[in-house]
Amino acid sequence: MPKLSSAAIRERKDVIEDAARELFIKQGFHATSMRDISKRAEVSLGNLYNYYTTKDSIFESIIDRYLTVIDEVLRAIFAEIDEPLEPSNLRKLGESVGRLVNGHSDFWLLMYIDVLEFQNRHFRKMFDGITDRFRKIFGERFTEAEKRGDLRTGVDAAPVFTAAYMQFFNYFLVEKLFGGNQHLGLNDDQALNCLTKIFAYGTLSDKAMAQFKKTANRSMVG
Amino acid sequence: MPKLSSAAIRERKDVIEDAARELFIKQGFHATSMRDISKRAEVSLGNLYNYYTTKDSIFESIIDRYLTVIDEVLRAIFAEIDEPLEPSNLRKLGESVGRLVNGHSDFWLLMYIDVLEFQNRHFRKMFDGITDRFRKIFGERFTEAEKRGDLRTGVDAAPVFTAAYMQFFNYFLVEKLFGGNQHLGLNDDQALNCLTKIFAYGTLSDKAMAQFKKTANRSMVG
DNA sequence: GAATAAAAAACGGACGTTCATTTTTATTTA
DNA sequence: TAAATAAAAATGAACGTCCGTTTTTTATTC
Repeated sequence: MPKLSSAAIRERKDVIEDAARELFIKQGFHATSMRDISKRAEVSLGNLYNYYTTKDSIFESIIDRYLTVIDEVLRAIFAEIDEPLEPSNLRKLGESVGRLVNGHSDFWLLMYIDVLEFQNRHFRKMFDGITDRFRKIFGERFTEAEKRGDLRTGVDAAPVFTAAYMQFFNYFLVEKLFGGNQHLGLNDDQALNCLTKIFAYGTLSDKAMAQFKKTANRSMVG
Repeated sequence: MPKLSSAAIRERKDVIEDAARELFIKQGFHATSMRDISKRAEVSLGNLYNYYTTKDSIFESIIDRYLTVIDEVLRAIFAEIDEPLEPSNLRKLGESVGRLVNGHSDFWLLMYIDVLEFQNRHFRKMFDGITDRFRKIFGERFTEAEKRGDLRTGVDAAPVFTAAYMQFFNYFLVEKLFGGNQHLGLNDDQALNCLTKIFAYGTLSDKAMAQFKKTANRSMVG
C-alpha cells in the first residue's frame, strides 16, 4: 500500500480525535482508555499507534487543533469591536463570548483536564500576558478614547477591557459547566446588560460616589 | 483490640484524607491509586477499606469536610462586611476572596475534578442560587443603600454584589491555577483597586457616559 | 481467648503499548 | 485494461504492569 495522502491521514486523525475528545470530555482523560477510543473511532487498537505515539499525544493533538480554532474565533470577535469600552460594543463582546463558551464548551472542559492532569501546560498561553495582547490589538483605540476624555481619570483601558472579557467568560462558564443556572438571578440577556452597565457606569450614584471618594480614596490609587 | 474511639477513627481518617487530597490535587482522581494513598498515608492498602467502602467515598468525604470549612470561611468574610457596595468594603471582600483562593487552592482543584468526573455533583450548591443567598445575607443593607440613594438608578444590588464576588474569585483562580501571572498586567494590590473601582465608579467619564446613554440606551434596560 | 485493627496476600480485570501477521491499494508491469 | 507487486495500513492477540477490591492472616489490646 502506498503512503496515504496527507489529506487522507488528516481525515483519519480527525475521526480518532473526535472520538477521543468526546470521551475525554465525558469521562476525563485517565478514565478514557485507548480501547474506548479505538472502539468509538472504529479503528483497531493497534492502529491508533500508527497515528499517535502515545495516549498523551492524542490529547495534545486535540488541544493544538482546537487552540487554533478558538484563536480564529477570538480574532473575529475582536475584529468587529471598533470602540472597546463603548457600552454597546462591550455588550456585543459579552454576546460573542457567550456563543464561544456555549458553542465550544468541550474545549473548556479540556482546559480543566489540562489544569488537573498537565498543570495547565497546554493552555497557559491563553491567559499569560493577555492584557498586553489587548493593548496590542486595541492600543490605538485605547489612546484615542483617552484623548477624547471618554475615560474616567486614572482608568487604564487595557486591564479594564481584560477584566470585562474575563467577567463575561466566567459568567458563561459558571452557567454552562458549574450548574450556575442563572446564578446572577437573571437570564443571560439581563445578565449581559447588568455586567455591561457595571463596567461602563459603575453602580454608585453620583452622590454616593462623591461621598465615598472623599472619605476612603487615599489608599485606592492605582 | 478494643474498638477505637470515634475521635481516634476521625484522626486516622484525617491522615488518609490528607494524603488522598494531596494526591488528587497533584495528579487527578483517576491517576491516583489506592496504593498511592495507602503509601502516602502510611496505612496498609487493605486497611483503607476498614475506613472507606470505595475510592469514590474517600473523595466524597474530603469534599464534604472541605465544604463545611469553606462555608465557615465565607460566612466570616461576609460577616465583616457592613456596607456591601461601599468601595473599601468591596476591596476588603476582594482581599478576603484572594486569601480564600490562595489558602485553599486545593479545594478549587477538587471542584474541577468534580466538574470533570462527577458532573459537578458535589459542588453545584456553591453557585446555585447564590444571588438569592446574598439577598438573604445583605437584603437589609441593600434596601438601606437604595433608600439612601447610594445606587445608580436601575441598579439591583444583589446581582452586582454577586458579580463582584465572582470577579474577584475568577481573578485569583486564574492567577493561581491557570498560570495567569498578573494577567491584568497589574500586581494583586493594583488589580484589586482596579476591579473595585470598576464596580463602584465604572470606567466612563461623565461626558462619555451622557453621550453613550443618549445614543444607545434604549435596548439596555434590565 | 475473644474482639478488633492492621497488614499482607490474592483476585479478576483493565491498562498502555508492542508486534507478528493479515489486509489493503496505488503503482508498475504485461 | 487487468494482473502482479510491494510497501504501507490495519489488525488483534499478547505482554507486563497496575488497578480497585476482597479475603486471609497476623498483631494488638482488654
